[in-house]
Amino acid sequence: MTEPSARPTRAQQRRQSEERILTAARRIFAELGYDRTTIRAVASAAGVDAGLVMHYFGSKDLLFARSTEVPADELPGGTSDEVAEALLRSLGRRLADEPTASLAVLRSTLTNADAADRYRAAGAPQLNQLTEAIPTPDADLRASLLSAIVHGVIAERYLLRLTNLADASPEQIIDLLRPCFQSLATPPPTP
Amino acid sequence: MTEPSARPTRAQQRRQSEERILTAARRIFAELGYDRTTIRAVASAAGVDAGLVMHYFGSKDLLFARSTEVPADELPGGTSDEVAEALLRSLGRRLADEPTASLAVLRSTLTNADAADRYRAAGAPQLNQLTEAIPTPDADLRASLLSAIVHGVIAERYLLRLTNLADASPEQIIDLLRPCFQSLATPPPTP
DNA sequence: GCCGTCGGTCAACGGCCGTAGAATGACCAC
DNA sequence: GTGGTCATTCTACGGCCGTTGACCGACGGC
Repeated sequence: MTEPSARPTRAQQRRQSEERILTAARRIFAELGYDRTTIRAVASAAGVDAGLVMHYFGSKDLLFARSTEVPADELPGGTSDEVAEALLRSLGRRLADEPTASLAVLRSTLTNADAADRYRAAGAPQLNQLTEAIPTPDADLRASLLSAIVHGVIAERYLLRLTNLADASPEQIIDLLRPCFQSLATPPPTP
Repeated sequence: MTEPSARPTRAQQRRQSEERILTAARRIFAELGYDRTTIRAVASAAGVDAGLVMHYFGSKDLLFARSTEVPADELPGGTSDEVAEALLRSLGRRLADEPTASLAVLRSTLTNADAADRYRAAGAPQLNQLTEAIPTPDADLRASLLSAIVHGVIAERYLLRLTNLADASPEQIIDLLRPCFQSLATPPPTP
């Protein structure tokens, strides 16, 4: 009698609603940024009442925090060349999918101080890994520049929508960027 | 008798007030972005009433547009190497001064569609110049990537405030970026 | 010297937003 | 079956914001 799709249990229903709200929130935060996004709009997009969003997530800030939790993209260690290549692949991946979640973070990071803090914290491990793989005294600066390039390309493609960048294929982009990344990741040839 | 600083004429006073408002607006837009900036805050920072801001600029949008008018940084033509070097110098300059105006644009570009349009339009000539100097079929994409890197570095330094990047000297940054820029600006060596 | 012009202020309105809290009604443990 | 739990909604409040229009008072052309 208990058909699998018969009627969801209460817990299931709650999880379902939370998920719908989070999905809607991610989309709208990504489109509009933190400030222009309203709880009412998120609730309406999720087909629920604004009060429910408050009930589940406590506040707009907390909803935003939950919406923009990003599982850090693991970067395997290795030589500087390998890490550069891994970073390129990671960029390629982020250019290939529709980066809704990533966009919400990026867009809001630039207007919301808390978001910036969380983003910095979330990116720190990856940045450290990068730093450790680069065998120069200025490794930390080099790693930061690599990170800046990655973010710059993503921002320019999806936020500014520079047409050349928005239309190019991920492969083309990472191929052009490869020498760039290598020059930053590997020490200058000292003959 | 007409001491130069005796009493400003009416036109002078108006220009002075407009300038104070614009200066305050640029600073606050840069700090807070478009949405979080209120006309009242700008007016208060400029020592005038909010109504006056409306009176002079018509609306918040128009005030923003006037605040973020940026004289395009002229990029001299030349060989791809020369243009790459010129772009590096331009970046160095933007890293050296406190880039209030530039920041207001950048920060707001990422949340305000109109600002993005204007920014794209304002950057187009520079981008074209860059494209024409690069002697490859994919020159436009290369130029866009260069632009993305410039913006990425500025954003990461001033918006995200990645400490490594925020503390580094402009010279150090552009030295590290030089091979990067060259690899994008010049065609791959085809032996 | 008079009066229109104009820089500047003030108070107010309508709207939207985040948030709180009461109300409702279906589910589930006992 | 009964009572409580819980998902969900409804209504409302207080605040801030962009914008308006009336108002004031000093300047400057005539």
